[in-house]
Amino acid sequence: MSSMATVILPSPHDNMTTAAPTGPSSAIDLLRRHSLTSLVQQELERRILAGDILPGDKLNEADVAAELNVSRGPVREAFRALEQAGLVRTEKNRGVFVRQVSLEEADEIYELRAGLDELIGRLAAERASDGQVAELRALVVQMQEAASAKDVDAYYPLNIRFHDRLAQLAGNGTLLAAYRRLINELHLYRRRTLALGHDAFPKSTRQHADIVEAIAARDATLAGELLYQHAMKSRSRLHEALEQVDLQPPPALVRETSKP
Amino acid sequence: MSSMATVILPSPHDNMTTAAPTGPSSAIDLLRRHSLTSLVQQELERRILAGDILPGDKLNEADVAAELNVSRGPVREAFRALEQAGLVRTEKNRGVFVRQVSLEEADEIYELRAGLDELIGRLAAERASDGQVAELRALVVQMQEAASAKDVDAYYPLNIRFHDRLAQLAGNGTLLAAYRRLINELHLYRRRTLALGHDAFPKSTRQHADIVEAIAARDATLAGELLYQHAMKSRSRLHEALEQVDLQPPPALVRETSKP
DNA sequence: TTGTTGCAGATTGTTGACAATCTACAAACC
DNA sequence: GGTTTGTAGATTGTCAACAATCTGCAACAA
Repeated sequence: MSSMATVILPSPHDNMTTAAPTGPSSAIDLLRRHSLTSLVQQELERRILAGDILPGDKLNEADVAAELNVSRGPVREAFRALEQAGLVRTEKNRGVFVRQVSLEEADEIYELRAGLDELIGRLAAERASDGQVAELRALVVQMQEAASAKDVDAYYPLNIRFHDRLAQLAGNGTLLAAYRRLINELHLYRRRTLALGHDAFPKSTRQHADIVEAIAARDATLAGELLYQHAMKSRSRLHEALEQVDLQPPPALVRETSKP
Repeated sequence: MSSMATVILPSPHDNMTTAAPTGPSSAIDLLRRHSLTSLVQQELERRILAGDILPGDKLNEADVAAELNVSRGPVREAFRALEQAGLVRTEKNRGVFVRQVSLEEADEIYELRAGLDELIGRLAAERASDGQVAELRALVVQMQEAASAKDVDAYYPLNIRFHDRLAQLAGNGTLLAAYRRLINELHLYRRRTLALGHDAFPKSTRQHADIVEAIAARDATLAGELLYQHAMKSRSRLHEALEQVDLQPPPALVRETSKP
């Protein structure tokens, strides 16, 4: 867990001082809402999604506790929440491992995500304001610029932002939470493929623009259909990328993992 | 928490003896997979979904631990998992409460569920075998008999079974898990309305038969549309039921709850 | 009578200790 | 040389104790 040696979780007192700009009631609120458990959970989730901890990696509770300067209890509690959130997997008496999402599972996730994306498109077409549509258009322009410049590091965050914003504009918090959960889970799969190269860079961002225009036109059926197809295309591209690298074992995945 | 005084969680040793029918490897398997934490979680989840513990009820960790004959640690861990599963809500320093799903949240859940139901219908039409379609037909017949007999206690479990089976036949485990989570959450809302009477009994089960026939005909679009409409009708019926009782406070909900 | 303060008890959050289990390695045996 | 057994150390699961926080009630002041 050498990757855990470089980041230190702020203590609750640190949070109190840095949260002060908006007044004492915010600091009180923060302390009211955050236990060590929730802070540990947030930090571990951040690291997992950032790729600082990789799928298959073992999370040693004593090490985590020592590094974050808490006792093992809150770490264990955080593990249970992360497990229920689908980010880690517990093997009794052996430890907790960052969850590995298999190809079959990723298939399912993509399929479900496409279904959610369809609903998102339909609802966003009905509910997004004109200002919000303009916001989407601006994001598409940024993505086009990043794609033209072949700027991978800029493109992917923009893509994530675009889709998350869309999900927000559907105006259904439960849908947004479900969608985000799927995206998090896909990170556990995509991290493996991204480590293998940048084969999934899109040829064009025309689809994004078409989606936004369907929403602007309040055409719910078209918006939903376009988003569904868009999500299914993402899935196909990942399959193709995996087929190309299946013939050589990935050298980056030799860390300690649980048995398959 | 008087409702918790009547049921005792079997100890791990008890499970070992009752799990013996299929041989020692099942007992070993069970011990390998179950910690006190997971057993406590399962038991609490069972009680919540069964309505033995009601939305808004406070779960006292010392009481739970005493009744289930474990220490507070595993109970706390189970609470964290249940919280992440959306079944309880934690207020720091005040305790854990069974989650109450508001009308607004229920609206969202129903809307999302309708979207999932549509996807389920489409996938089931593509993937269900002829034998599985026959199984659905049999369930519909049973539901029709219960409806004719006005047998509420028989009808609702059949209805739940029918829809869960449909979700299974979609052939996507991630979709099934997401669907079940929504159903569990709706229990937190429906328990309140069911306590107010049986106003939501369906007038007819013709919709279920139509859905199954669309699946039998492999008409994915129709099956999806019928299931979507079916789910949206469920939502409308619950709204109507709530409007009828809004004028009188429910006498059953005077137990200790958290402040709103 | 109303509002404020103090305090006891209950409860939650965290910690450290102990027991149980697993893993890796060395020694013994075939 | 290959297999089995035993053991030490690491790690996980649970428990009990302590500290912190909250709640309800009584006493006091205005």
